[in-house]
Amino acid sequence: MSKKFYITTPIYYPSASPHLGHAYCTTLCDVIARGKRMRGFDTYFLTGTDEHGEKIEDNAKAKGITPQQFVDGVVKSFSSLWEATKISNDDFIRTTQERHVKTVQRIFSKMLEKGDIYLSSYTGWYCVHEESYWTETQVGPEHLCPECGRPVEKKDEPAYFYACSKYSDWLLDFYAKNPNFITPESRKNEMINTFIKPGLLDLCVSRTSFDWGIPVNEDPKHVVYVWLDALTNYISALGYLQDDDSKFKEFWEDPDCEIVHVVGADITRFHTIYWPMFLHSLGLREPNRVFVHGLLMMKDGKMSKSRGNAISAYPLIERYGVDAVRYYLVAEVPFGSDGTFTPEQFVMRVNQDLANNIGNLLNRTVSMIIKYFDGVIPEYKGSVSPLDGPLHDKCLQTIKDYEALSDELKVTESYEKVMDLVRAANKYIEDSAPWALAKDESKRAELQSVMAHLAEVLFTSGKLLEPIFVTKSEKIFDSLGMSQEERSYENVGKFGLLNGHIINKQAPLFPRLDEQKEIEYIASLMAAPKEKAAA
RNA sequence: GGCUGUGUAGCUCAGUUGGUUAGAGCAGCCGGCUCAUACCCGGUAUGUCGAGGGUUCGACUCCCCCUACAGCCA
Repeated sequence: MSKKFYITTPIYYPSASPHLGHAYCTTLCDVIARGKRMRGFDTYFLTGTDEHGEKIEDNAKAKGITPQQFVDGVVKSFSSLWEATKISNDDFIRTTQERHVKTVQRIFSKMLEKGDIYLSSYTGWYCVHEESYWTETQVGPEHLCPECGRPVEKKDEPAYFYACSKYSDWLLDFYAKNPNFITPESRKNEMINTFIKPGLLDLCVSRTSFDWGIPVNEDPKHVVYVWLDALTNYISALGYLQDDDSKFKEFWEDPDCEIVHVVGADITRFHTIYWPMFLHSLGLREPNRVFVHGLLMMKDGKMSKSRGNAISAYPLIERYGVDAVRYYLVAEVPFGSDGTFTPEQFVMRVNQDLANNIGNLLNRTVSMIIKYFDGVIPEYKGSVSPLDGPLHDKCLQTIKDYEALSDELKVTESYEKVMDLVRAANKYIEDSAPWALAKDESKRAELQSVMAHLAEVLFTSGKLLEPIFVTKSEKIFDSLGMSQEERSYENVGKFGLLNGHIINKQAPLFPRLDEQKEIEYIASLMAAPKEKAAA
């Protein structure tokens, strides 16, 4: 029986079209999912959109269309971005889908019945102009709307609440028993110190002040308010409380399935406090891990449409290819911390890691095999020269490290290991100096061994990089003359696999970029939206 | 204001439980090679390890205080 793995992205709020920041998070998840799948894990990868709420209702009204029409439009821009970035999600959940609506309503009923949800009233500072509530701290001592600056008034409306307080001890105990539940750990301290220790407030889970939401069956003037709706996507997509819940049985109920939610810092609280509680209420298992990823920032701060500093993924993909963009996202920002997008770093990454390192290794190896052995990869005969053994060992060690780091979700580090191997191979060429061996007929066996080793390392590197290189890894395997069956992950590290293969010379894997020119080009992409915003 | 975290070479960062000359990548400089996408390889400089105090035979690593920055505060 193969091991199971379920990974989710946050469900995105389609109030505006997505940018490179959205692509960052989803791409990282995709790389993890593809990596697990490649290694034989029974993997399920979910992404989706969170389509309810007042803001969507307002945006639709402003455009003179229905909320459903509005989200249908924006969601298309998300799914086409996922197509362009080659996201391999197994499903796409939309909270407006019938399957999700039903599950949420049934969950609400269950919790109501159990007494975990109760009717009370929501009190807050209400701004009539913005039609929204603010908290005491948000309105400040002057009691002014933080959005429009108008005076707010204290108002209440009937609302259902989820009784968090009764589970806060359970939650602390859960954290203690599952020390890796929240990554990075500093986020856990934040949650404990700011919310749990001072006493958890019950969570408002319904509203009557707007309509664009899932109606509460028992009390239809209420719609389910944000988190009970949104978080549920992770199980509604699997069929929880639906006719066909086979996926749910497979990827949620099976205790051997590892479940990982990747989230942004802004929604940590909901995923690490309320979500485990909701599940506990329903008598369901909790996820293994909530991974809080960092942000891809711009020089002037957070990337966002409204700030006018967001950069689109499309022109980058079109000009540099999807592999380069994916590689940049994985390599540049260590998964879990923030990073800054700059044209200089983008071009540098592509040139150094892709063109000079792996691309050039392939190119020079292919050329030498053609030149010295008429394009046939020589037979692998173990360690012929003293330089061979260390490269062979490094290759095997890299596979081990790669797998271990991947399983810890140290994505950036795991691929850095592969790049280290590629660097080692380049050094190995330098040290063994095949051009010198070629001039000495008595060194023929050594020369053969060098080529055999390089070919094997190229296959292994290409394979390990395949979750990122959705098109280029195939090119590497093509160059090595490999059949489809030979490209399986099981062959990674199996020296001798490529004996006698016929090499195919191809165009450079990643063309080297003209630094100045490309930096200027990318900078022009970054400037464009700002001008638009100013106009 | 409260809580948490960070501050190490020009840049991005590693530094396990305190222990010999503080590391990597990139940029810089010098040199080598030619199979290769002017690539690749080797060598090399620079650091009061944010400031100050303390514990210790010995602290980047522990304690105190100060400072700058960041995150969170429903």
